[in-house]
Amino acid sequence: MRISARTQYALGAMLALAVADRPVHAERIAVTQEIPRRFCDNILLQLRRAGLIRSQRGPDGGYWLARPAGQIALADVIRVTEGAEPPARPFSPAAAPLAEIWDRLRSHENALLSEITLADVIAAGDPRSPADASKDGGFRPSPNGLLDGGPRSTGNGSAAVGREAR
Amino acid sequence: MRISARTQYALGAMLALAVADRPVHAERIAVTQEIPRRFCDNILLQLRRAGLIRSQRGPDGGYWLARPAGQIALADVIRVTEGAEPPARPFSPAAAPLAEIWDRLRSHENALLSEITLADVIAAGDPRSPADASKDGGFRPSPNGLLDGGPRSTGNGSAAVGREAR
DNA sequence: ACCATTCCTACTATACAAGTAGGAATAATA
DNA sequence: TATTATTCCTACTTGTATAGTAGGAATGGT
Repeated sequence: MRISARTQYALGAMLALAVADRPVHAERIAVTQEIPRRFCDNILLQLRRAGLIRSQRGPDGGYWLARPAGQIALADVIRVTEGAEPPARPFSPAAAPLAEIWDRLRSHENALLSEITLADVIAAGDPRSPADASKDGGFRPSPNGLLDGGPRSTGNGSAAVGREAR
Repeated sequence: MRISARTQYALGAMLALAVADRPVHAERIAVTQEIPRRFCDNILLQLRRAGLIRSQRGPDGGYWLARPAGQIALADVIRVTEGAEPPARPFSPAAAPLAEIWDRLRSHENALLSEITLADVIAAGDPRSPADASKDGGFRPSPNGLLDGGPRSTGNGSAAVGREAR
């Protein structure tokens, strides 16, 4: 499970947008998430091109989520920043059964990251409210019980300002 | 789940040793596993230093497993070739809950790779015998059923020639 | 003595990750 | 319309890890 700095930053930025109730400047994201300023620009641009966030230029511009936080899975973000993985090198006959093992690991990882949404992560970090996270299949912090199955939570992530932009 | 060429090669080499019933030359391993010759040397050396295999120099020398194939988990091999992972970069407050998710992914991955032994992989690839793999918690190929729990298989991996070497 | 093999250190080449630079486009405001 | 704050875009630099190579020393069988 490789997590690049870029991906870590992108997730932080998305979470920052998810908790805000109005457009946020790149500057602010960079500071609060401790992302190098220009690199932050760079990442936000990539996220916008992928359709995960929207933006507005000029003074009073900023970024916001394209969809409610409850409808954006961690996997959605990670896929963008990590890009497509290079084709696996061919297996020798003796090592062929390993292919299936790698597949299973990838599947599990993918299933988990596709279940957990930005809203789930925020709920897990919020001192109040995490009690009812079990109801919607959300992610609960320490007292174990991750991914007990259940449908993806669909709550609006608090960041849905009515505003039209590209 | 990153798998470097080095790790893939190392696993192939270990499997090649696991199916052999006597010492195998680096040359032979390189050919059958399609590993660049000198690189193969390099990797075998690392595996020996880690105590996973033993060796003998000179004509009629070669390499063999230090322990039965049923007592060498994939994780044992991977740990050697991948080395220790670099310390994770600090999390911003908003992204803190992610730490636990990464932990769980790593744990699951580790648990799985620690359960599956070289002998299990060989059994999975072998046309005959994979039927009874379920008894010893082993890894079964396609007809699903991975990691049903159960203790690590302990069968001798067919490669235990009595021979003393460093 | 000869030869095949393992053993060891160090080196190179390439790719990718992380981050930077310079400025163009856009939009609010005065 | 000028100013200014912001996003937008391409391209560059730099560091680090991966993949693989080179040259030869040590060992052991015949």
